[in-house]
This record gives sequence, C-alpha cells and structure tokens, in this order.
Amino acid sequence: MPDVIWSVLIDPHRRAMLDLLRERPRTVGELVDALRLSQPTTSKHLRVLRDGGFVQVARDAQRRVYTIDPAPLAELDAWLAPYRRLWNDRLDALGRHLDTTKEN
Amino acid sequence: MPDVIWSVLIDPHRRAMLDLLRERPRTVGELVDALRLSQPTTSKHLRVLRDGGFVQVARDAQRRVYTIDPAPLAELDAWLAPYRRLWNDRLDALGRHLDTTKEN
DNA sequence: GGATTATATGCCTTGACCAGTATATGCATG
DNA sequence: CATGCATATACTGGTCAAGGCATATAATCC
Repeated sequence: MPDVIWSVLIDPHRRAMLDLLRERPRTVGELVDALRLSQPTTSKHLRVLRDGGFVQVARDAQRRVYTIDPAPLAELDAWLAPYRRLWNDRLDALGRHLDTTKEN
Repeated sequence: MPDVIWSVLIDPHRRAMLDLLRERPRTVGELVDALRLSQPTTSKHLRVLRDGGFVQVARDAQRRVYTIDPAPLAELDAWLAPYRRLWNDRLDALGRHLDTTKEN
C-alpha cells in the first residue's frame, strides 16, 4: 500500500474533487467554481491527483478536462479487504442473533 | 466523512499497528517490539488511534491491551462504496468481452 | 514502602503541506 | 501578431504533525 494514496486522499478539497469527477469529467474552471477555491490552488490539487494517478487530463483548446481514474481507489479497496470481515462477522452474529430470538 | 479518519490512517506506523491488531489484541510492549519504535512514540500513536475510535484499551495489571475497533474502517468502506462501481463496471465490461470472444 | 516494570505525557525541533499572490505558458481570435 | 482567456508554476508565510528525550503516573513485588 503506497503512502502516496493516503497523502492524496487526506485533503478534503481533493476528496471533494473526486466526488465531483465521479459524476462526470470537468474542466479546471468548473472545479474552481464548484469548490470555491482559487484557480492556482485548484491546479495544485489537480497536480497532486494527477501524480497519484487518480485523474487523467485531456486537452480541449485552452481547457483541460479532468477525468477520474479509479485505479488507486481500487488499491485502497484492496487494502481494506482483510479488515472487512471484522465488521461483517459482527453483523453476521447480530443477524443470527436476531433470527434466533425471532423464533421465540 | 470526518477528516479524523484520514488523518489517523495517513501514518504508516499507525496502519502497521492496525495490521497487527487485526490478528489479535496486543500490549504496548508487543507493538513497540514489532514496530521498532520508541515506547513514547508508540504510545502517542496509540493515543491517536484511541481518539479516532480505531482501538479500545483494557487494563491488565501494568499492561494495557489494545484491541481493534473496526467502526471507523467501516465508515471508510462506506465512503468508498459509490466509487466501487467505477472499477466494477470496467471489470464487468472486460468479463463480458471475454465471454463474447470465447464463443468464437 | 522502595525499587522495578509498563505505559503515558510534555516540551522542543524539524520537516511537510496548504493557501495566497504574482507570474509564466499556451491556445485562440480579431 | 496583439490581446485575452484558461491553466500551470514559483515563491512565501503560517500551521501542524512526527519523533526524540526527559519525566510523570501507576501497578507489582520483595
């Protein structure tokens, strides 16, 4: 699990960007408007997302259109996988308990 | 999605602690040995994990036994959920493609 | 109860990150 | 080709977190 995945995701603005890009690709200007950040700050966050492999860029004249790339998030999902049984076990036990008590 | 979840998980030592505590509960001393960290540093990381709700403590004489609490990780899993379809769609498409080509 | 073991906290320094301002780059259009 | 629009980078100041060392707290044992 590379540290860079976490260092990218720790920033709330970058997570907000991913939330927006999950819906559809957007230009830098759209993101600036949506996030109420300055344009340079937005561009810097996009740089971090790019370097981390979370987004890809396409040119459209002067505009740059950013698209989400889910690969690093899939890695995060894989990291989380072995923990998942910890709460699934609990829920299973709860479910069994409820099923059992319902029979009475 | 509270920021504290991310700020806890960004540190590699804390993630290593969670990996260890996923197997079984451990004392502070065991974690110090396993992580090759100083005892104060280890205690400080455990404080952060405690405050974030990632672990729980039980007293055993002078020892403190730490146990993992998966609740915040379940929250992380929930945050990840809407993104999951991004790579599932890709895999589904790949799967359909393979199924189709196999028929020829 | 004094020494020892196990753990927690305080203080300090260092390094990283974020946001703002200014500036640079690059495309487009009259 | 000069001007304007869209985006990227450089530089800077302020904030915060991590680790080291010293010390405090608390339980045990002789």
